[in-house]
Amino acid sequence: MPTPARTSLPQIVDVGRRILESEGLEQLTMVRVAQAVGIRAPSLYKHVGDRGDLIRLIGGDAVGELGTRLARAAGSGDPRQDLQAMARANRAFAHDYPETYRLIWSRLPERSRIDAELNARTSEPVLRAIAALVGEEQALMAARTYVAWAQGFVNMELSGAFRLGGDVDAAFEYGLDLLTAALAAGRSRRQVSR
Amino acid sequence: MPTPARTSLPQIVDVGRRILESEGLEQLTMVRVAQAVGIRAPSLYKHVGDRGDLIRLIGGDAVGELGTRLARAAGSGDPRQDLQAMARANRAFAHDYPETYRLIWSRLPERSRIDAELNARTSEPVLRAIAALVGEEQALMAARTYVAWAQGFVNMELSGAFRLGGDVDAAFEYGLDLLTAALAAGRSRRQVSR
DNA sequence: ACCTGAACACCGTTCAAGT
DNA sequence: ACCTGAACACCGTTCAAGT
Repeated sequence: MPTPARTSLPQIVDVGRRILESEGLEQLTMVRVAQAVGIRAPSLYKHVGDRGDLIRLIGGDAVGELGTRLARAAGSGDPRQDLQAMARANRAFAHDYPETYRLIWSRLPERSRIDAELNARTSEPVLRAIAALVGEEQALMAARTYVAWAQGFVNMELSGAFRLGGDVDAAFEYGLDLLTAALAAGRSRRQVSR
Repeated sequence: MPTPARTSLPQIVDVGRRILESEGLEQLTMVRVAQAVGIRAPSLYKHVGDRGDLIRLIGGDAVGELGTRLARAAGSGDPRQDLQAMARANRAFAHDYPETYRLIWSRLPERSRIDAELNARTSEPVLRAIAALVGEEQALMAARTYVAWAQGFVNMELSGAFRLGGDVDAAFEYGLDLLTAALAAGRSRRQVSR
């Protein structure tokens, strides 16, 4: 006689992500998640392959939310403004969910197969805005430059690497201005040379 | 009657770093390190506070080596050339020791974090080259922009985030050119406006 | 001084047995 | 179908006892 499920995969992922954020990745144990969800650890394996699988699912959930935020930020029509809005949205997401953000960027390879499509969808608005700014041929290299900076800045910030004082917000805006201006200038230069 | 030590802290750190690189952070267990060094796990605690302490020591060792490489790369006297050489040296270090590089930049529990003093010493050659390029007042913000990109690019590369094809080496050089040119141009603009 | 085995408190995971 | 307790193989860490 089948017993009704006391939980569900979405609930497990949701609760797991909450534990990750409030207690850290180390505390995201099978026992801890099971307890928070009202079952015993072995029962978790009816919903999830193993702990790595659960972590991957949480990462996918977060990437999806980040993608939604980025797409929503890119609403202006002006590629330069969109790029700045997306960089700020990315940083805001990292400030809202620091542990989750760190997970997204540190566990990418294990997740890649399953989330390849999701990841492509997430990076799509960035690529489109970049392409509008620098042209199709340079778009990929330019996007990698922009994303590397945006992710690297926030990663350093979360890692506590900015220890020499100074205004971190100002440094972010400084870098953002520098990059978007340089990318836009690269476009102009190329157009002039034609 | 005292028994002679069968190992030493430097050897433990060295062997530990080798295990980290060849087998990954998860496999860097006290049992594994003890075995590789010829003692039992409990004896490790005569040399090291705990596992977090060992990880911090390994990270410090790596940061020291990275700092040496960066300082050695900045030998030309031309700040722009020095900055490019340091970015390439940073990337080369990451390719030589990917696991160790990730450890350096991932936030760790407080006790595992790299010594602040050591970190400042490592970033000193970068700050000096940047200051020569953009002036003292902008140096810190400019350095944060440059380092965020350099670290972020390599981090994405190591995480397998560059999945849309294209030439990653070319993207690195593209970003490096864009950034150094933009930083140098910022200096010029400020000078002109005086 | 340093090293050891024994012991403890965990954790991920499997599995046969329950409903 | 899902849940459970028991069990196993680990791991970090402590500690009294060895040399």
